[in-house]
Amino acid sequence: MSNNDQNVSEQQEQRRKNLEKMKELGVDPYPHEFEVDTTAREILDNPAWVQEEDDQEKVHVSVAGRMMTQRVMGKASFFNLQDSTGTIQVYIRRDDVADEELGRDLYNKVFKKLLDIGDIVGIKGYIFRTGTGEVTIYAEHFEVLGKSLRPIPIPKEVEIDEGETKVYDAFADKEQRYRQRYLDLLVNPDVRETFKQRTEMIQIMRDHMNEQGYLEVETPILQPIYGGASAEPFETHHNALNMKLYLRIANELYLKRLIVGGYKGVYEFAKDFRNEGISRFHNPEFTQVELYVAYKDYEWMMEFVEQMIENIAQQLHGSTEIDVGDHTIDFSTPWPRIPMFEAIEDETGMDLYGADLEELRKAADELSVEYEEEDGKGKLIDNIFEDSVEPQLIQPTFITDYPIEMSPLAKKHRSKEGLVERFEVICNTKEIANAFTELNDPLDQRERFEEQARLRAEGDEEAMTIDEDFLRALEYGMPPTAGLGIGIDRLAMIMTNSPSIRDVLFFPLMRPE
RNA sequence: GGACCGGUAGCUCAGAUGGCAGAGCAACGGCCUUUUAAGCCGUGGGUCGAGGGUUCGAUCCCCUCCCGGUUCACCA
Repeated sequence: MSNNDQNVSEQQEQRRKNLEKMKELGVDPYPHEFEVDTTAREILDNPAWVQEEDDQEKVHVSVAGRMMTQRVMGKASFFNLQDSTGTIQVYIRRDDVADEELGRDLYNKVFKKLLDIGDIVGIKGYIFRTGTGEVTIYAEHFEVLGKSLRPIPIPKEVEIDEGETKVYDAFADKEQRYRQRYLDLLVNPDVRETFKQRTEMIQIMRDHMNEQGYLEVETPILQPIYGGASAEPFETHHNALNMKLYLRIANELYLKRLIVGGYKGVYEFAKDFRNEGISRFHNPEFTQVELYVAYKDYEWMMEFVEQMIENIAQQLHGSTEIDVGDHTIDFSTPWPRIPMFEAIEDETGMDLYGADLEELRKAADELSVEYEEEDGKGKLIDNIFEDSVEPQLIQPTFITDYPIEMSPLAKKHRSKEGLVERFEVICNTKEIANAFTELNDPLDQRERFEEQARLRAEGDEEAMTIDEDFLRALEYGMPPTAGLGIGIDRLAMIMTNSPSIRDVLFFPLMRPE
């Protein structure tokens, strides 16, 4: 879009004219800086600053932000100034802001005529209280800091009862909110709060892991061999090396190499990419934190993760109980631990531990669980579990001890035949964490990879490929290790009571406009 | 990819067996020195998501397409 763009609305045209007129008056609509010394929040939080009596000393402040409403009453006006912390009312009078260059024109023309809602302004003045009791800045100096050329949506919040507010004309169209997140953030304060909480959540986790002495690391996003999960990758190409590369679907195999390298614990908040469907719970790029700790097992990891997440709830909401949708979720530890086959038996009455393929198909048929002809035992069990157990699990629950077929990177269970030492945390009917005692036996790992390769040859496009360098690393020796992955977006959805993953991603993937 | 719902002014939304397209806020011109969804008087603003079809006439009915939401399938 250029200045010559013919598709400007009447209101955009008006704003461009106002911009020109400002320049003609010698007002710079885009100055280089403004000295801010106070925020709206600070003013509202400091009642002592308010000049209540005429003989009281004035507290002078310098604030900047966007003008969101304007109430002009002839020679004086009120407007609301929104900064990063909130909204403060400003009272501005013609004769009190008149300056040497423009005199009364600063108010009569610049403020009253040429300033538009959404413009960014700077105010210097003192704090007083209006007749109706609202803490307000009495402007003694006013200047334009950034002209806005497009009308912004203007939700109006009205207080109905004590604390009860009603919002009129909210900027509500989800498509526009996702496409123009800057507007969404600007006019919907709860959106700013949601993303702030997401960041705080990540910070709490980072602190929690740093306190244990684990090292935050970075590993490749562009990978010649993708691995660590079962998923379709995005493909790309490196020109200079003339080489096919994949955007990572997980960073597991790299982090385990670092454990081989001798660190006691490593973690990474990693953007992963999966070339699969988009839904309320899936975005093609999403964030996981993965953590690997040497000399620990999955039992230890269960305690670690439940404490970390309880801690998040506590710090974010001051309580271990959080309202999510229609439910109240209680993160107080310890969380129940239910072996997968027990969970299935509890819900279906069927004991499928040790069942062969035929028996599993029969069970799936009885439960009306769909499956494909080529699905193996692992897939069948997974489907049965997802259909019968997951929808029942609202409170955070550890599901433990998964079939070996669905866990090619997990260590065999120390006592249960055919299972691995793995757990998932299910919360609000969704998986939010996945962990296992890591497979560190290089010969076993090679067999598992080869089994994956067989599945792949049979047409399973999500089966893993053999990573020879990873095997070589294991052959040098990896200590017993516990590994964990947490879906950051999914957890953020729960912690912020957001119904869609798009509500916790600033810029969810959208088709081009 | 399937099903269902939606797209009308800058924002939120009405609307009509198919007959000049509406409201509130926003904008524009006036009045107003403690207002607060400020108020009062006046004015302008629309390719009714896009393209075809039916019709004297389509924003409305039919078809195709685009974009979004929810949901199912796949996945985390």
